[in-house]
Amino acid sequence: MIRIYNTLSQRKEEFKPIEPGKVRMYVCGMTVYDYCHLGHARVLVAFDVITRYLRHRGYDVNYVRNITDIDDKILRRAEENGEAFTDLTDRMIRAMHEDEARLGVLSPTEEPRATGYINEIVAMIHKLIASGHAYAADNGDVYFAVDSFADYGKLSKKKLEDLVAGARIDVQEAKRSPADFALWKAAGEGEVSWPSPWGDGRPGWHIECSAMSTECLGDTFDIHGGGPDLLFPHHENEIAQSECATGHEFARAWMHAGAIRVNKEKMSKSLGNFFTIREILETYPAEVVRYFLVSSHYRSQVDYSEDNLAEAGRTLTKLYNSLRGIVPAKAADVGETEHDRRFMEVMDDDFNTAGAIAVLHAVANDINQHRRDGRDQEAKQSAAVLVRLGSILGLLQQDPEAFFQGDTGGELSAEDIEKMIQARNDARKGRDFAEADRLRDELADKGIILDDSREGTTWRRG
RNA sequence: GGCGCGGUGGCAGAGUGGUUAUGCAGCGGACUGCAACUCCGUGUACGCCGGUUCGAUUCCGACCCGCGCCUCCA
Repeated sequence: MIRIYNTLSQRKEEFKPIEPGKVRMYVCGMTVYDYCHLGHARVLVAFDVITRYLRHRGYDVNYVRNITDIDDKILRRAEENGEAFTDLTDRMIRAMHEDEARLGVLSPTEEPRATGYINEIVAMIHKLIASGHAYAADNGDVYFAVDSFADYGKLSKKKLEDLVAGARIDVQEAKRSPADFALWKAAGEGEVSWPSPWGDGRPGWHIECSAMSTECLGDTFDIHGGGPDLLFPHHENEIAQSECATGHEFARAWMHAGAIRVNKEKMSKSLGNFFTIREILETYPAEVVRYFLVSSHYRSQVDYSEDNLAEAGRTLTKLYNSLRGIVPAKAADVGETEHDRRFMEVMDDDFNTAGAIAVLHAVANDINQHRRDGRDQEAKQSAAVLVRLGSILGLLQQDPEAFFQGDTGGELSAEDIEKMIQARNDARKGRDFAEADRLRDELADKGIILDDSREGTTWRRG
């Protein structure tokens, strides 16, 4: 039985899909006006693991993750760049797909784009106006009337009077209540727009997710996820729009990833301390970044720092060391082990990847013990288990040598290194250990670590 | 101010009403020409104060501290 923490109820609940055996999940994706940053990576990886695990548990998962390809930030950035907004969004979508692929994130089942759903958005707004939940204002905008929805605030636990009393929301003459939010924004002179019954304009941010999720997954679906800062107002507003438009419960379970901090400080656009995925991947191997993300629970806050990434690298190295030089048995030939069961037990509990990683280490320890004792068959079988469980977390799928030798550059080519290793081994044979150690030190200075074993010498970038 | 989350050993990070998380780092031993890798062994951990209990890090209450949302941000 899988249990999932639901933001709505603030507790873990037994997961029972609406349709047996099938999971319908919607996750708020990127607004494509810039490169993806580490916070995006967190959400991407978290829901990738969730999807992989649900599939491992036999569910047919329909994972929909949208792309917001029209919005104020996009228009502003395109304007600054002096390019068509579609050129900007096309480029950023390509970059996003590259980043995802490098992090080992599987593509979602569907990736709807806001601009592809204008008709559905307009239809939903129309419904909301007709049922008295929205109104067209004098300025050409259409707003959602927040006080028309009695449950407003049920996700974020906020009270409408507190929100209205707060001075931070945008008070606009055209709105009936300061907490009302735009469903449709009237276009200014020369701005990108689509026709609508309320004049030319573009969709508001929240409505697109309501329209796309309903269109792709139906009025009610199983899981809705996203980043921590979307909880309010974005997700709260989605609930209001969708439940008013369809008359049905929107999403059963709401899942939110934890925030990323950088050196103990919140990572945010306004603080300017955010790292893009591609920047980080210049310094750290992608799988190390993924391991770092997966090694703590998806809801916890994590701190990005050099020390933490370096530790992730050392730990992942340990796991790959256990697989080094082994050809794992065929997975199909290795039945479910105690480790598989333990892995599922912890993952069933709200996707406890930190606990799951402990299982990976237990398996690696088995492999190492088997190798020490010369039990090759057992070692190969355990290796198959490790690779199998790793795949559910999106880890340990590389050839170990590829992981160790990396593609993060270095001044020495693999050929140069092999030559020096050969020279060192010749020296060792001649018992010229001073020369052998000199060569090893020379390599070490260039970040190359040698490992001698009965089978020969291997190397890795440290 | 309103609402929410959290404080675990040197660090990272799970979890549990009574018995080992795990990893990194450290220390001791084995292996090694020496290392690296690996194995074995090793640490008075659960913010503070009360309460419930035979027993609480784990449940309840107060307190202290940190963090997040309420404003573009995943």
